Amino acid sequence: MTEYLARVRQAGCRLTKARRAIIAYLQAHNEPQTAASVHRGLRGMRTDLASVYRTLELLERLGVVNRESDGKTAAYAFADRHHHHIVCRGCHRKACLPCALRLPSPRGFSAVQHQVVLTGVCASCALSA
Amino acid sequence: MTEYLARVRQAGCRLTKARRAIIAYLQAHNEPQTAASVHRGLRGMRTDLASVYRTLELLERLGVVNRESDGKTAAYAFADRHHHHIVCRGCHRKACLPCALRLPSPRGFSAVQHQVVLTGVCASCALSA
DNA sequence: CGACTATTGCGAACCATTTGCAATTATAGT
DNA sequence: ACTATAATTGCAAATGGTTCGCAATAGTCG
Repeated sequence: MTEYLARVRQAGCRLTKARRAIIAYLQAHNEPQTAASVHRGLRGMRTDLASVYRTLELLERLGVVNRESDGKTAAYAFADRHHHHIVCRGCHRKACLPCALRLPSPRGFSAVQHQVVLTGVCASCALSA
Repeated sequence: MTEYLARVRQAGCRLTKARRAIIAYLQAHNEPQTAASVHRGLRGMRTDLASVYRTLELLERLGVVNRESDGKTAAYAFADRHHHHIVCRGCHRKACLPCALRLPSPRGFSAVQHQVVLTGVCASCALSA
C-alpha cells in the first residue's frame, strides 16, 4: 500500500477501486493531469467523471495532491512531486521548472503552501509572432 | 487620459464608453475584480457581461491587467499593482504580500508573467486549532 | 459630416464542474 | 466468513463561468 493510499485510509475514508485506480494513474504520469484525462485513462473501468472529480477533491483536501488551474481547466499532481510549470501563451505547451520561490515568511502565518502559475512565450512562438 | 487608456489607443483599439468605464472601475478598486463584479459595478450603463469579458481579455492581451484564477472564477487587476495574497485555510481571510518571486529566467521563454497562490494558517486560527 | 470598421448587445452555445438520489460496496463487528 | 451500516458510486440533470455568431451601433479618420 503506497503512502498515498495510507493517507486516505488514515483520514477514515474507504479504499475503493476507483480511488486506487485514480491514484495509480496519477503515479504513472509525471505531468499534472486534468480530471478529463484521468477519466479517459480509466476508461477500462466504468468510473464516472463525477467520481473522478470527487476523488481528486478528496485528495486535495487531504493535501495529497495539488490543484493547479490556468483559469479554464484544473490539473492535479502529487504534492510531493512539487515543482512548477511555465505555459506558453502561444502554443500552450508546458515546461517544468524547479521551485525557486523564496518568500519572506508571511507574518503570523504558518504551514504555508504555494502554487505558482507562470506564463510566457516560448522560443518558437516568439519567432512566428 | 490615463496611461491605461493610452495603451489601448496605441494598440489601435477604440476608446469606447464600455472600455473607459471598465478601466475606471478597476482603478477605483484595489482588490482583483471578477468579470461579474465589474459588470455589477457598471449596472448604470447597459453594458453586457460578454463585453466585460471581451474588454478584460483585451486588457490582458495588452499586458495592462493580470488574470488571476483560483480555479473557479478569474479575477483581474492592473499589472502595475502587482502583489500577492495569502489566504488562511482556517478562516479564509486574506493578507497582502509584496511580490518576492525571484525566478531564474526560464530557458527560452520571454514575456513571463506569474501568479502565486499562497495558503497558510493565520495566528488566531493556529491558536484555536 | 460621412464612410468605414471595430465594438457592442443579445441570445444561445459551450464546457468544466457540481449535485441529488437510488443502487452499490468497503469496512467494522460479530 | 457473514452481516449491518454508512460511505461511495453511477447516472442524469443542473449550474455557473466564459465564449461565440450576428445584426445593430458607435468610434475614428479624412
